[in-house]
Amino acid sequence: MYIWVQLLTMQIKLCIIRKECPLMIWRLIALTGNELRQKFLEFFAGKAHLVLPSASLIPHNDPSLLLIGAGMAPFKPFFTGKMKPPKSRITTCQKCVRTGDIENVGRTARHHTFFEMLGNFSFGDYFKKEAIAWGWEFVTKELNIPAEKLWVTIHTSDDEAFQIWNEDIGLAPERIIRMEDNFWEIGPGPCGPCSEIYVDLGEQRGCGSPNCAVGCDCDRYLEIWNLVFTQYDRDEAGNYHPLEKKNIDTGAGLERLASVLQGKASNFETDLIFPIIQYTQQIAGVVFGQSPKTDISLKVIADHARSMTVMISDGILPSNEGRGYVLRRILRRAVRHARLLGIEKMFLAEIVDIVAQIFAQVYPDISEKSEYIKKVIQLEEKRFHETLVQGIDMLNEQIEKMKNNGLTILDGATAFKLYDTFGFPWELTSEILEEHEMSMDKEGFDQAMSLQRERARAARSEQEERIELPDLSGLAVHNLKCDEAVNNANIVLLFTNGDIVQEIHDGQEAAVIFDVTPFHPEGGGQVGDTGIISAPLGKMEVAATYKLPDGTVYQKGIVTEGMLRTGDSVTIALAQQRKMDITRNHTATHLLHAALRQVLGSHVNQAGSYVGPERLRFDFSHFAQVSETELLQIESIVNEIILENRPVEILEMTQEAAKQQGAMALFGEKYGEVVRVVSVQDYSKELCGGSHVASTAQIGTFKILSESGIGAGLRRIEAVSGRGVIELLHQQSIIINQAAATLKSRPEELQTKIDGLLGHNKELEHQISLLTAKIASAQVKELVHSIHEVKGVQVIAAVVTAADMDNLRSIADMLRDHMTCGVSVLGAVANDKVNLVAMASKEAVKRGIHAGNIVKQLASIVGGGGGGRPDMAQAGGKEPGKINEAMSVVDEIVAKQIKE
RNA sequence: GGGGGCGUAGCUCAGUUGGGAGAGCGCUUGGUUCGCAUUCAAGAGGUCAUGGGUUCGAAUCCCACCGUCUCCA
Repeated sequence: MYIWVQLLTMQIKLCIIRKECPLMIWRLIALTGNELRQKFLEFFAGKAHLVLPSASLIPHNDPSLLLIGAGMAPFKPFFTGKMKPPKSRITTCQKCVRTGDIENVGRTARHHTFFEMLGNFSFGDYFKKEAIAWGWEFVTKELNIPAEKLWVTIHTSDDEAFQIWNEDIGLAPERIIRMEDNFWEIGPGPCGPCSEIYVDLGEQRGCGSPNCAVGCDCDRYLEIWNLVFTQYDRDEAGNYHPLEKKNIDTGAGLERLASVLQGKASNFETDLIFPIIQYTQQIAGVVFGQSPKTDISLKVIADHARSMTVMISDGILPSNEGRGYVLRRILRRAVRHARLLGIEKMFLAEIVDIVAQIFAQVYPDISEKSEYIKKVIQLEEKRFHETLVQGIDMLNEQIEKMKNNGLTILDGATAFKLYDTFGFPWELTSEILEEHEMSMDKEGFDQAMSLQRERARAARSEQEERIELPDLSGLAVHNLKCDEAVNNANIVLLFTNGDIVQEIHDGQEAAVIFDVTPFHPEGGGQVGDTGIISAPLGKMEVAATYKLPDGTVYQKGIVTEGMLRTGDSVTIALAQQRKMDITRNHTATHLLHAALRQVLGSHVNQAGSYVGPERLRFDFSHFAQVSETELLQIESIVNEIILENRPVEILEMTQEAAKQQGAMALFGEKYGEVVRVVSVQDYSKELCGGSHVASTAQIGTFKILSESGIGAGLRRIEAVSGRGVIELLHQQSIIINQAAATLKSRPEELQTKIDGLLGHNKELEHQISLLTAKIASAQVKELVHSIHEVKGVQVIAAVVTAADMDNLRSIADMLRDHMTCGVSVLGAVANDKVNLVAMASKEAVKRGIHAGNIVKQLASIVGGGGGGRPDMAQAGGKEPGKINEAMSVVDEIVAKQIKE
């Protein structure tokens, strides 16, 4: 209680100092952002909701989403009713990133690229009645916002919601506003009407218009609560089908609620964001609230600092595509606004500490990874600086050109190219042009931009599709088990092309779900198991094994014999050797991961992996090439651990316990209370659901195949273990032995032998070039005698011996040097083709000789074509037999060319 | 997912309708000069990213692919 009072007085003081709106009388407690979040989750936990931690910003198993942008996004499969959630009531505070309105960030009180969404969800459990009642209870009782300040909206058609608000809650009808656009849907999928709670912040915050009411664009009425009643499933054709199990999806923006409770004019001034602004204004030497222009920049930086920090902590790296690009754009915008504030030095990285502090309670991993996050930001800041320098150079070039041509407006296409192709911010283009008293054709620029958008949209609309999965809600998922030891099972379900079937036949591709399965599904980079299923009446070859979002494992394959039926009792033969290879590679991957951190540093984080039977691939964050020595070191550490035969232990424990033990959790780890921890004694500890050997010696041995870069700050190592290494050794020794045999030497002498051969080869080449030069000059000596004059121009036309064009050219060159005003035309036969060269001295060109025209005519005789400059030309032909005929007409052609 | 730019010597890059692969810096050797900075000459170094195609002939034109930068979604 004492704390509340203290907070309250602090709040009042702050208000007085900042000369803000006086504390509204109805606000009895000012909660911090952290307290508000906590209160919300506890409230719904009290209503039997399962509290889950925020999912990673990277969508799990959902390729249609770039980033999580709503509280319900991680639960999409549960909303269709096709998958069972861990509990039918869930509540979360979800990290969200949205960039659709990025241009508005900083200009309004509540646009953000990053925000936290409070939500309570019902999957076929409670519906409108409870959702509305609880929302109202939380807002009015827990937050103590007086009912008379609240307004509510519902969808035009939603009489049910009206009745609940009016009769159950007791809200006056004039406070319940029906709105056409209170309907929530995104493409095909679950959707439905929604109902929102608005708070009236008072007249002084309004626009002053007599028509000002809920829904007005001004700041007076603020939406703080959105209840979505997902009761329909929209199909691709646009038809709405009532859902058998109706759902509730609530969204309440944490920052908004905080701004109301803390009596702030905007979300930016709440304790969730304001510390960043305070820090930045200090660095920039400006004061918040002094000018709209610097305020915008301060807000943009504060917002973007939060998004980039959280995004990077969730494992996203700046790149030129996908979510990496979203991050890059946010980061670069922040840099630009820092410059607008006059901050020249690299400062964004330092801001991470402030953000980490704000989120220390909820997302402690940000503090843990702060060094890594800073490094990523620094690198990107530097990279951006380079594109800016490059862009400025190009723009200056353009300006120079425009000055020379007396132009003052940079055309839209060029401005757009500067932006589109070279990433130069168009605002900067404008500013620099202004310094030269020039401007930019913004209209043309916008036009080019919308064309670009159009293209992308058109390409996108063609590819959207829904995953073809049957309705599995009838399945008792929790009864299905994975047990690697079994070899008998019963078929629970068969499906093909998204339809559940009772039997599948020879030649058919289908999927099988067992009551218990030894097949390990694809996941965590590990490929799924394969094998053969023998049913009483047929056989099926399993080509792949996958896992549904709820954990159910299914096998996909093709029926090779007879038929399989639901209910069949089958025997299963796993592809054992393959599975063992995968298992070795997987444990080896963990050893590699630990060795990488040991040798390169703790900034190494897994960014993805592939574990197959024949090799393994490990992607990780690191900022430089891994050197040869480092690779050797890593490799020998891994092999050392293998030789020490350390036991590998797999334990299931709570997430808390795993964290306490310091297990490395991968990015985007799934929620859930119980996790699987794989540890190699005293060496490595990771959360992992994959297959592992019992002790390291089973891996046999480990060998790195390659190390390469796969993007900014990302490296990839490919390696083999166990039989893969043996196979590799085998292959290599074959190669080496063959090479040695070919060179008639022993393997250890190969290098000296090759060096000797190369040296010898070089010597020979040298001799050849000497000889050809000799032959050439000998031919030249001979040919000089055949120089004759045509109308005062010296002419040589001859067939010589020359292995290639170069050779032929140098002979012609030498001949030309023997003439003051002359032309040499040479032909040679090489590789069954004719080569022709013509060269003319400067004097001869003056007299009208054109080497190009000479060879053109000659080439047509030998069945080819050619051309060149007046002083030098070459040609080729396919009929060697006619080479002499061609030479015989040279004099004639030359004679025609000479001007009298 | 869709557009655009770039990929040539160790580095930075030039290479004009397809017709002799270049410059600067760096490197090696030799000379010159000096207190040092120098400077001159010679030389080494290239699968013109890769693979196809068109052509008598491709760094150059066309197609595919890889890498990289960038914009849109």
